[in-house]
Amino acid sequence: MPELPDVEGFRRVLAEHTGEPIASVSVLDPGVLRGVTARRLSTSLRGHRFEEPHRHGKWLLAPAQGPVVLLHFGMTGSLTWHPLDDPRHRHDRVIWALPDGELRFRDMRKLQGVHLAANSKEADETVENLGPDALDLSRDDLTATLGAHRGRLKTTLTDQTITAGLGNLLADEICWQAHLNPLRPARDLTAPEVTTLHRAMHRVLRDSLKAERVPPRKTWLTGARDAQTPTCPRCGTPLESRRLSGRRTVWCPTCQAN
DNA sequence: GCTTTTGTTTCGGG
DNA sequence: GCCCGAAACAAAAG
Repeated sequence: MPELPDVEGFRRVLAEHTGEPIASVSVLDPGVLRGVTARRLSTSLRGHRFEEPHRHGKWLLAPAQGPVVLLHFGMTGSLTWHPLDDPRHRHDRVIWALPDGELRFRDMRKLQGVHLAANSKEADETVENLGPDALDLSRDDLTATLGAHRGRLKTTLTDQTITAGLGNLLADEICWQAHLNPLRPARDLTAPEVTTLHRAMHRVLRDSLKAERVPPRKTWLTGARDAQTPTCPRCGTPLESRRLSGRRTVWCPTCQAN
């Protein structure tokens, strides 16, 4: 699930548990470790306290008095808080035990995982290829960014090096709310269309942040796309669907003719 | 067996 | 260099 709003939710979980010493780090499945051994993860963090966490796009950066934990949740990851005696889930991969409970990185598919940077400079290097966070993207940024790319609108929106945080569901939802066809060349959008797109992006992000997910509302594309016979919540037209670079892309051929 | 899945990276082709 | 699709990573559901 994790796109920008989901990761923001995980950031809030972590933010509620800063300041307490890390009693232990348990790596239940080293298959999620990226560029760090279980031993180094543990020795670097034990006794340290998590500080205010930061999110950039789909990355969660958790400084811990020097070292920085970087989490990427792939398609199935999560970070949740549990009482110390909570039974383990089969997909719990790494557990940070604090005095009054534990933080768990749970991830079925292990497509991404847990990184450790020695300091904030090294952490920044890990995410330096990302574009600006989608929440920080001004309309002028968006105009410049779209104008510079010949590719399709949706592909451009989901390219993390262009802007960070938008995934498959968000991109489709934003295009739908903006009445724009996701297959259009990005650079062909007119100025008013970019304005509409920018407004739709912020509206979708704001509502999704509240829900800590892209809410599957009946009035949204996201709430309609998984029906057996999906129809547009606005006009009732059967939704169009195809694969775009391996991602399922859904749009309304009537509302999003252009 | 097969296909599908809300992410990212790499590779080959145009 | 840009853009695209396919494959790979991995696990589960239908």
